[in-house]
Amino acid sequence: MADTALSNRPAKPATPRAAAGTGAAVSAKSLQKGQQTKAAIVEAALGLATQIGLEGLSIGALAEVTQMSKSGVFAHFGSREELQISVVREYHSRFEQEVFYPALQAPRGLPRMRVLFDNWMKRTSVEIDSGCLYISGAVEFDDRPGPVRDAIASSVKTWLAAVHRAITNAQQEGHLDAKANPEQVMFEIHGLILALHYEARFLKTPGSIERARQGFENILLRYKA
Amino acid sequence: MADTALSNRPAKPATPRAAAGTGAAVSAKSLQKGQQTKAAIVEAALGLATQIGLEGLSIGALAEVTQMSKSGVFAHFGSREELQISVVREYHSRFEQEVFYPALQAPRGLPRMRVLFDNWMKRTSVEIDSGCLYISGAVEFDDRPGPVRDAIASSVKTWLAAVHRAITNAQQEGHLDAKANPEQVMFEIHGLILALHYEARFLKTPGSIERARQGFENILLRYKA
DNA sequence: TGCAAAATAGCACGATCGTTCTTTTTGTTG
DNA sequence: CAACAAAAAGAACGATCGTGCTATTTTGCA
Repeated sequence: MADTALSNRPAKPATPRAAAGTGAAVSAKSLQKGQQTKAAIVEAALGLATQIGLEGLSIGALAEVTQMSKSGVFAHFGSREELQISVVREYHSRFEQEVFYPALQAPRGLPRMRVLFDNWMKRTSVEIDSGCLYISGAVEFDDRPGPVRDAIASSVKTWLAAVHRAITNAQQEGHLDAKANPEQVMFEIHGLILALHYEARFLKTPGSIERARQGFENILLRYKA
Repeated sequence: MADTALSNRPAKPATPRAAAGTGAAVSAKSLQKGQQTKAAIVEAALGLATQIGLEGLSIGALAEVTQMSKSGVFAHFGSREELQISVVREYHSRFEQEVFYPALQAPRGLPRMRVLFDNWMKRTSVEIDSGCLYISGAVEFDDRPGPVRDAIASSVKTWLAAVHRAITNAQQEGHLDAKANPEQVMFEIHGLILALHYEARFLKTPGSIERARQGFENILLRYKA
């Protein structure tokens, strides 16, 4: 996987109508009405799902929020499962935009790794209020096979692979001990994020953010070249 | 809180019939029929709840598993919420028995801290298959106030307080750096457990257990006196 | 052994769920 | 403007949920 590619989402096929006929590419702005409202539904669904979970997401509640009829909402997805997958994809896309891409501006190696963790933490801080789909989704689908589980797992793995690359890059640049096990480093970093989420969101322990930051510094100290 | 007391559960009032009349203490073995089946129901409910979550736990499914009628099950609790709380209490009690009490045999300080973590990890390893109520419960109830959330949070806090005591004890015994922040140590240890659960149960990453163990050793190394 | 009480079953209720089918409204294009 | 397709609404379905009521069975004790 290229260093700059986090996304694992296949390119969406062009809308049927745009693909046929004119041959002119559809302007990004002139979305069909349907696509527009579908996007609005997914946006609302994402808001609901992060708060009450993908399982708690119901079409009835979603219809109420979007001021539409149940069947109007339903028609855009064909099944609840497809709706859930759309939500996961949207979450993945935002995570990418917010956490991953900005970090590419930083120089390879330790600096980029720092920015990556910093963005991750910032996002997690926001999610202390809103909830994190990668965490709630993992719990809800950890022994429920199917396409929704696959979508979540694939997104998370893609992201963790990006973190892994950042670590090995830091080793190659001589910023981190080359003998360190990248999986071990990643595991410990992941733990900090999970502990931050758990203690801040559920237990409401004050100072959790500072503790995660300190934990990250401790890890760097230990694995410094 | 005494060093040897983990439980925060108030003593259960004696059964009405036993309390009245005879004055003779009820033998622990001769439970009323009702208490007996209630215990069996809670046991089955615990099994269901750890797998599909406290929210997914339904009285209908529980009745099917226990070969009882819905109303027969229901009557023992009076509400679904009360059933959920009973499950949380049962989980707390088992956690206590399995993780906390055995560790008291080890000498105060670092040795006891090691056993504590080791037992915790062993339990988490088992829960890679069965699920952990403290983790799934946190996700399900993180922004849903009420008695169920309170029961979970109180149990978790009690346990984390026990870990905290073990850390400060290790400092007092001169096994750990007295200048270390116990909350910071606990946070990092908690993260290891959460990462173990996430990566092993959801992502099925091999070697997670060894990584958690290694992470613990790294923490000890850093904070050693 | 009989009797009160406890335990369990049976049944029905309103609500909500995802989904299907049909109809109406809206938007686009020739 | 007319014709057609897309989008949205409406209504109904079977299923499951928690819970309340009323029988019936089982239990424990005098």
